Order: sequence, then structure tokens, then C-alpha cells
Amino acid sequence: MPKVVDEHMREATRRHIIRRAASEFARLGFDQANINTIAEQAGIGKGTIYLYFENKRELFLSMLRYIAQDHILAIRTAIALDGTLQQRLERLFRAFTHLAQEERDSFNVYMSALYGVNRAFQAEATKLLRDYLATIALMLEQSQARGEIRCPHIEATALMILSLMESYVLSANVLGQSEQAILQQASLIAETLVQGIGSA
Amino acid sequence: MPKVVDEHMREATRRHIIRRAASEFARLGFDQANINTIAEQAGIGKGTIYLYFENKRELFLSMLRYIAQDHILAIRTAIALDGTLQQRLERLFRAFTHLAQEERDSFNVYMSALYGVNRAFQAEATKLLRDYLATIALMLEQSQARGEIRCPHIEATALMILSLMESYVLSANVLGQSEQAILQQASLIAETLVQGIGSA
Amino acid sequence: MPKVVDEHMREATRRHIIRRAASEFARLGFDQANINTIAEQAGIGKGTIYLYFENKRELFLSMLRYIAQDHILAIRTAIALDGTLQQRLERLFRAFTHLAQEERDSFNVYMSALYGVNRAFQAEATKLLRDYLATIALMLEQSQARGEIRCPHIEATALMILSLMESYVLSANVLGQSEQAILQQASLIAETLVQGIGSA
Amino acid sequence: MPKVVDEHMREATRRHIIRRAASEFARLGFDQANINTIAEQAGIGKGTIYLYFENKRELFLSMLRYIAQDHILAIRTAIALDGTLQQRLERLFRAFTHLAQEERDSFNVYMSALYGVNRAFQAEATKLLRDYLATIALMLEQSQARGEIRCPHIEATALMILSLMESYVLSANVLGQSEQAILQQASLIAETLVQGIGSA
DNA sequence: AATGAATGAGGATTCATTCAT
DNA sequence: GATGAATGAATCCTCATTCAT
Repeated sequence: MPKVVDEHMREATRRHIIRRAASEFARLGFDQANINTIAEQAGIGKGTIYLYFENKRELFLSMLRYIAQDHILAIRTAIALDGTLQQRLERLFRAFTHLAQEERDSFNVYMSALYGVNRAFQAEATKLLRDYLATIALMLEQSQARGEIRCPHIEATALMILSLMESYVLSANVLGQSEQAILQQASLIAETLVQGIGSA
Repeated sequence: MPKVVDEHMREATRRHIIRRAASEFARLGFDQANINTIAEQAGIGKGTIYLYFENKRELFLSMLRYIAQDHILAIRTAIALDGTLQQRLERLFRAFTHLAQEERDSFNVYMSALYGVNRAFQAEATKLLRDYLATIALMLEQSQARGEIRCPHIEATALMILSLMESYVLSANVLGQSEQAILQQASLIAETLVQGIGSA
Repeated sequence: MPKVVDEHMREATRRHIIRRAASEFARLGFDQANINTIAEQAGIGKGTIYLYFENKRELFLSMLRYIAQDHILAIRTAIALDGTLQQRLERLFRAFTHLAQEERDSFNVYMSALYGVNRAFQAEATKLLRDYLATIALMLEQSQARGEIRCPHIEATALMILSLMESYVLSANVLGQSEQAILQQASLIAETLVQGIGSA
Repeated sequence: MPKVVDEHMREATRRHIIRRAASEFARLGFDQANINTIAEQAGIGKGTIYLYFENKRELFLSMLRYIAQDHILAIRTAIALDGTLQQRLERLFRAFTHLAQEERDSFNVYMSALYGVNRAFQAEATKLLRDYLATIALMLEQSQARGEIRCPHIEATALMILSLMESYVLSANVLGQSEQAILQQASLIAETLVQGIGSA
């Protein structure tokens, strides 16, 4: 099966390029990032990038999709079924904190795509946003089924949870708070949300 | 006093340029925005911009500061002393909704500066973030003094409120919700927050 | 009238660029010619060319039009009304010889546009071809009106005259014949044509 | 004799590549033609071309030589000994018309090589030009030997005949005349030439 | 002060050619 | 021998910035 091996190699190279691209895009933004530099960082020739991605824009979009997979997996894992709603919310918050710190590059890229001006990028980032919301909504429905909460506005509530956590983590970062400091807020935030939601 | 008149003229022109720049920067982002186009839109010569701003970057930063003044004023007005905490939070949320819709340009510019990759821009946007937080924290302290709530973590709570509202409005926008639809969430969100905070 | 002076300057610069461009295009062809080099040769900055021409293609087309004006003027002058048909044909041939030698650049550019593969260029060069033909046809009609010849196929004959002269001069050039040598053929060619046409 | 078979195979592949290359070169010109596309059209790998031709330039030159053989054969056949000079000239003109129409690709390639700017290509195309001239000169000498004409300037006359025919056909093409229309000029042109030459 | 013509650094992309398989 | 993945030189064009008028 040389075909499969080649396919694997090709996919591995794609991933490799994407990772280096993510670092550059996160550091400089789409426009300022330089294909040449990305190629150098990836240890390949300039032209080689164009064997894997149609153009700079497609490279960026591919990277967004790749990031989305990673993040949604992290989020799904975080709010796995076990534990109380409070515990699941805490895990969710910690997952975001972790993403914003350990995967700072990809988190920044995702946020600037979502809130930037490029419609194509925003559309792609919005897909991830919807995925997040669906996942959180599912959690709320499960909690409701268990009688943990009474939540008549699942959609709006899911958006509240996501907005609060995502933006809290990001803002705290921007304000210079350490990961440690942010993580300590986990229970406060989860508690606040559970109380707020429960009586909605 | 020709000096003062000139000073006034100069300031007026600065404002004028900034307003046109804001529109272009919001529409295209910092890199894609074109100094030439901004000059045309402002009805002045390309070179003239450089008599008022050192370079493109400084123009962008000046615009950020200008936007910040506007926004912080809107927010301060929204949470003026009168009314219950619930009412003030509702007004705050409506103010954000309004900014994101009516001042979409400047709101987008601010958000992409805050969550974008350019450190200089982020630093400037962060100033506005701190202003927001101080204003919200003040409101919480007032509510506490009145006995409306018991809130031991003023800072964290302020950040929660800001994060939730700002990001909620923006995400709802991105998801295609109408201003009408978003405004209808005002009381739900305020209620959730009051309940969540109150028992913290 | 500063406007007029500026207009003059602008037109002068356009001409200047076109002349240098013609030299490069003639030496290397459209694709191999380098905008950078053309700018250097013209003693102006790279970007300046784009203030005068939309892009490389438009520069080339402008140059073709400029050449066409020159050449058609030379041809019209050559076959001015005075003299016999034989004399006028000799002058026409000498004009072509002169063009192919003294204006070698522009003559080559025109021929490669006419016989090249770029449709836009060919269309532009064809305009000049039609102009040539009309001018020669007019001469034939005048000669016929004077009773010098009897020529029932004016159009075809004009094309014969043009084809023969243009291509003869060019081929002789390619074969390495000197301008001197080619000019000596003038009367032979004119004589041959007059005899051939007269009895057509 | 595996060697001979291989030689045959090798030569067949060369021809195959050349034919596809001719089509691309004629369609796009030397610079715009793409080695990759030629390889695809020929149904072989990109690298394989370099086993048969040193580089793009050599491929083009080989193609020119290949075309030249074809053309000179067509021309020689057209002016075979039999018939009067008028008839032979008519056949020659028809042969050119046919080449320009049925072998449009190769005719265009040859003409743009001859009148284009690349010296190496021009030199190769000039060889064909000389071959043409020799063939036509031979015809004139035969006609003179038979007493059909009295032609003191064989070389110049041959060049006149070739120039007129080649360029007439090409120009007529460029002007949009149909093959039908051009062919109808055959006797007019032959007649004109015979009359013109006869009395020279 | 105001202008806009001129500049040239910078960057995405193409494609002939190489070479390991 | 045949292949095509990899390469990087080469180039058009944009646009922030300058400066003579």
C-alpha cells in the first residue's frame, strides 16, 4: 500500500505546515503573515506550500478547520456526561482557560477570525461557534432531564455560558492575569452560572 | 485668537479624518484599509493625512481612542445611578446591543483590536476594557452599599458581566440574530446575572 | 495654464516610457520584458510606470498605438500624391526599408504583435494593417483615375503590395542584407509591381 | 535488434511530444506555454520530457525543425516540375493557403519565430526561409531554361514571390478572410507575378 | 498648510528544472 | 526508463510614505 503511506505522508506534511502557519498567523495576523516565513519555519521550499494549499487564503481556512476540530474535541471531552452541572461547567471553564493558554496561537487565530472583518474567515469561525453552542445546549438538556435545573431558554442560555467563558478567559488574559489566577475563578464562575440559570 | 481658531479647525479636521478612517478600518481591517481611500473619503489630499497623524498606525490608534471615548460615555450613561440593579443591567445590555448595531463599525474595530494580534492595538483596546470594568465595578459597589446584593468578588464579577454582555451581543450578531431578537434577551440576561451574582 | 503644462509633462513622460518600453519589448518580447528594467531605462521608479499605464499589457498596447501613428504617418508621407505610380511605389518601399532599419525596435514589435498569439495585441496591430491597406488602395485609385493602370481588384492588389514590401524588407533583414543592399532593390520591386498590376 | 526498436520508440515519443508541444506553443506562444500542460497533453510525466529534450528552449527548436521539414516538403511538392510557371505559382500559393489554414498551429509558430524577438528561434526559422528561397529560385531557373521568362534577378525575385505569398496569406487570415476567399485570389496573384517577373 | 506625483520595499504566486524512488 | 514532488528564482503590482511645489 504505497498509496496509503503517501497519503499519510501528505497529510502529515499538511498538518506540519498548518501548525507553523498557525503560529505565524497568530503572531502577525493574516495580512502580515508571510508565506515565505511560514515555509522557512516549516523547513520546506516556498513553492511547496502551494502543492498543499491553493493559496494563502485557503491555507488560513484549512488551519481554521483544523483548529476547530481540536477545540471542539477538547470542549466535548471537558463536559463529558459524568458529574453535576456545576462540575461540568467548571471543567468547561478550565478547558477554555487551557485552550487560551496552551493553545494560545490557535485560540487567538480563532477569535480574530470570528471578530475580524473577513467574511470568509468569519463564516468558518462561526461554524465552530455553532458547534460549541450545540454541545453546551446538549449539556443543559441533560441537566434538565436529570432535574438539576429548570431552563426554559436553552439556546440563549447556551450562548450566555459560551460568551461568558470564552470572553472571560480572553479578557483575563489580555488583562495580564496568570493561568493560575484565572483557574481559581472556575468554581466562582460555575457557581454563578448554575445559580443564575437555575432560577431562569 | 487665531491660534485657538486654528486649533479648533485642526481638531475638527482630525475628527473628520478619524470618522472616515473608522469606516474604512471597520470595513477592511487595518492592513487592507487604504490611506488613499481614506483621504478620498475625507475629501482631502493623501499627504494631508500625514500632517495630522504620524503614520497609518497612529491614525488607527487615534481612532481607537476616539471610539473608546464614545463607548465609555454610552456605557456610563446606561448604568446611571437610578433604578434597581436589574434595571441597570438591562440598560447596560441594551447599550451594548445598540453599539454593536448602530455603531457597528467602531464596535467591530474595537473588538478586533482587543482580540486581534497587534500588541499595540491590543494595549489601547485594553484601556477601554479597564474603563468598562471600573464602571461596572462601581455599579456593583453601589448596589452592594444599597443592600441589593452581597458580592464578595467585585472584580471578577464585573469581568463576568462585561464578558457575557459584550460577547453575547457580538456572537448573536455573527449568528445573524436581529437587533430586535437580541434586545428581547435583555431581561433574561439581567435576571440571570442578578440571580447568579446575588448568591455568590 | 499650469494644467496644460502639467498635461504636457505627463504626455512627455508617457512618450518617454513608451520609447524605452519599445526598446525592451523589441529586444525581449512581451513576456520576457521586465517592467523593472523598463523603469530603470526610463530613469524612473518602478511604481511610476503604474501612474501612467494600468499594467504591463496596457503599456504594451499603448506602445503599439504610438508606433502605429508613427508608421502610418511615414507611409502616408512616402506615397504623397506627386510622381508616377512607379515613383510612389519606390518611395513606399524605401519607407518600409527605413522603418525596418531605423525604427527596427518598433517595426519588430509591430510584426510580432501581428503574427504573435496574443489576440488583443493582434487586434491592435491589425488596425495598423487596415490603415496601410486603405492608404495603398487610395494610391491605386488615384493612379487608375489618372489612367496609369487598370486595376479591377484594388483591395487584393493593395494587400499584395503591402505583403510583398513589408515581408520582403523583413526577410531581407533576417537574411542579413544591409540597408544599402535592400534599397537597391527598390526600383526592381516597384517595376515588377507596376508591370504585374498594370495588366491585371 | 532491441536497440533499433528502442531507437524507434524513442523517436516516436519525441514526435509525439513535439506534436503536442506545437499545439501549445501555437496557442500560447513560447513563454506562456507550460511544460506541465504539454506533458499532460502528451500523456506522459513532466520529468519525462527532459529525457527527450534538454530544456524548454530545445523542445521549441526541435519543434521548429520538425515543422520545417513538413513545410518544405509541402512546398516542394506544390511546385513540382510539371505545368507552366503560372500553374506552379498557383499551386504554391494554394500550398501556403493550405498550410496557414490546416496547419495553422505550425504556421503560426514558424511565423512568430521568424518575426519574433528570440534570436535563436529566428536563426532556426531563417533556415526554413532559405530552403524556401532555394526551392523557388530553382523553379525560376527551370522556367528561364524553358524560355517561359527572362529573369535577371533570380534571388530577389524568389524573395519577392515568397514574401508576397507568405505574408498575403497570413494577412488575409488576420483580416478574417476565409480559406475559400483566399484561394480565389490564387490565379490573380500568380498572374500578377508572372506578368511582373516576365518583363523584369 | 495642502497636495499628489514619485518612490521602492515587499510579497504572493508561477513554473522550469531536478532528483530520489 | 519514467515519474512527479519539491524547489526557489523570478516578477508584477500595491501602497505607505516623502517632498517639491
